[in-house]
Amino acid sequence: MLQQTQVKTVLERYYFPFLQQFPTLQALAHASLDEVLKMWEGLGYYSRARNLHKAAQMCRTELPKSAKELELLAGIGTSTAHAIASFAYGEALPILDANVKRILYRYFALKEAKPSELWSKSYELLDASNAYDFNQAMMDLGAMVCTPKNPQCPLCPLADACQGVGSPHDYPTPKPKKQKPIKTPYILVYQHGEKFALFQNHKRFLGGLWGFKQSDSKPSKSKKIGEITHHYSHFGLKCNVLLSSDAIEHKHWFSLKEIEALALSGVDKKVLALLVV
DNA sequence: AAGGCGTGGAC
DNA sequence: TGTCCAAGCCT
Repeated sequence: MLQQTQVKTVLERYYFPFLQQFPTLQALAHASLDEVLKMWEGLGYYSRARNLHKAAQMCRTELPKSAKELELLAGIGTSTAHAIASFAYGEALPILDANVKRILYRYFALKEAKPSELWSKSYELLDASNAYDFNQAMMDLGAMVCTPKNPQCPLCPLADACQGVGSPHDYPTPKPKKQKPIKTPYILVYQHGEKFALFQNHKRFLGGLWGFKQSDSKPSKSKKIGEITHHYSHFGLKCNVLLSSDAIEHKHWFSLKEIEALALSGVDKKVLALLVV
């Protein structure tokens, strides 16, 4: 859950409800993907949920206890494997999250660096006699002192040895930001009496989540009921929402009450809000 | 090996 | 208001 997501968000809204619903690895493994995604709804990066579900099934009974084996599980890369191994099982391995990366870039005055170089520096700094505290301290330092904006160099315990002290914003060299494309499909809400047609995504994008139909072409008979704007990580959405009573051939129709049980993306949540008003 | 992959906090 | 960015991983 914490991959690319702030601790505050996870702790306040997702961690405890998820553990209550799936108290054990077995419970998670035996749950349906729909159930897992429902508990993940709104957290984003849903491949994490799909991978976590898969990882639970790969584990069978028990979580592996070495970083080497942990890394074989779906959705667990080097940093997460090292985090689990150092925090839970006492292995002397460094992590490489956004906080640590930022510290390394500044501490070693790196304009740019490949992941392998950052890992090398990370091992170089690691206090192997206490990896738990070291890793925790690095993340805390990055979160509280060596921050992206307004870093507090005068307060930093590493200031003496840091090669980037005083000019932290020089490291790394910022990458040119390319602007996100804006897509403008129509969102089509098919209504049949009290029921609505929803579709489950079968590709990687929002995979497994349910949502209303999107189409690049406008159906002849439909009524505009609103507009939706949304910003994903790699593109924007700006679309008209159309209500249609066309008798389409479709297997999955749901009442508003039944839709509550489905996992929907942020966009489809916004569409749903238009229907409830 | 860049780019895909969500959402909301913080400013 | 827009912009940056977060306990990264996968392809």
